Amino acid sequence: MTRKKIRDIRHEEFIVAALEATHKRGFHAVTMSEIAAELGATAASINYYFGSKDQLMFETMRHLLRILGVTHKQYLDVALDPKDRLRAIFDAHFDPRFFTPQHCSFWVQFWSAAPYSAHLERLHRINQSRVKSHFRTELAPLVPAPFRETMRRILQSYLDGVWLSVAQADRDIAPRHARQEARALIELVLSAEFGGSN
Amino acid sequence: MTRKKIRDIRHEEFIVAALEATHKRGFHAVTMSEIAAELGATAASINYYFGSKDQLMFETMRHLLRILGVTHKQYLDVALDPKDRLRAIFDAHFDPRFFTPQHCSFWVQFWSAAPYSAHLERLHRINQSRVKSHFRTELAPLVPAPFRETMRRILQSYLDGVWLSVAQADRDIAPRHARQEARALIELVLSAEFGGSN
DNA sequence: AATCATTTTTTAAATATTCATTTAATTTTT
DNA sequence: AAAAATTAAATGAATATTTAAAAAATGATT
Repeated sequence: MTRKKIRDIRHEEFIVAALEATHKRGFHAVTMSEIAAELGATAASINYYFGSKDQLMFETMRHLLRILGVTHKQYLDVALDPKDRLRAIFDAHFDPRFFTPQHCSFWVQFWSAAPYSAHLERLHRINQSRVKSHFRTELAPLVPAPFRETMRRILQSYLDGVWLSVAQADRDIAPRHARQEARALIELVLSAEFGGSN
Repeated sequence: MTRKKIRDIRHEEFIVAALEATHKRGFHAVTMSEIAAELGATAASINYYFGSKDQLMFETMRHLLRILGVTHKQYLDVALDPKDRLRAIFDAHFDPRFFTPQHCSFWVQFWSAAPYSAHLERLHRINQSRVKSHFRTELAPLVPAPFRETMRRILQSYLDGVWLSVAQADRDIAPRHARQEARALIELVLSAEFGGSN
């Protein structure tokens, strides 16, 4: 019975619209009017709710970060052991909701824009650290310390690289397939000669 | 004694200037004047030589693609066997000339811009195919067919992911270290249970 | 239910800024 | 003198943001 305030409704609507319009036209090229047009609204109303275009893009990105974090946590909660939790990181990133050209391309554009905006960069750093620390935690019991950072970087670079490739793919790629390949990589990493509980 | 024509000199200069200015300000944000200012020149001269800003950015990207291709070929020519040639792909991408925040960030911005420009997209596709086919060729004698594409995608995603991380790093990352880690991954991939000549 | 005042939401139009590009003239090179 | 290279200034288009007014929702009072 939570009667949503109109302010919250609009917030959500405009964020979805920003995602959609940005995917069509690109992070920088997209105009306020184009975003508003997705809803049959007008550019001025974006400023009414968000203050500026930059703010809207920032909030949109923050939204993506948040749902990624939540999703990750959900997968993590049902994972039983470290290896399972390692898989959970990939499963979250490759969740059908995120594993679309639309989301991934927004993400790539975020990567490309972040170094030039203090606000975006901060978001980016926060997320990056979050993922990094999860990887470290899960790898700790599985990979001896001397190899651990190398393995983490391999996994994390791979993770980003896959999103990159999805952003550039014309057709959709099956999340299931991506998850499967991620598992193959995890197996490889854990079966290296330094051994592991396998 | 090759007296270079002034046209070619300017071409090169402006491309270098575009790389530098773009790194400072971002692919879309950078202005003609800022690029020209790198050389103490004026925006109008860019149009005199390139016709438009888009053309300049296109030529700049084409330049990067070309030297990457040439470098790759050089490494390839001294490689002795398939595994060595696999390493050569990484060695080329991780050559000190490319493995800098400056180059990698231009690259990331290229990735992000390509889907919205027919010309850039074409460049991107060409390069992507080139790298893909090299990977396939070198993996063919090393990995059985059923696993080959998975392994190729793992390596190629990793390759892109590493560049991405360099683009976002504040400090320089040692090419030597990156190459070393790439070799570790190659070893992993080739030592998978399907076996290989090791 | 109906009215009216108040607040919230929305918009159309005005503003102002920022550039890429063009043009016409100037400087430099050949 | 002719051609090539360069520039300063003009042009014009795009677009984020502001402003002031209109429309819609809200809610208290009959």
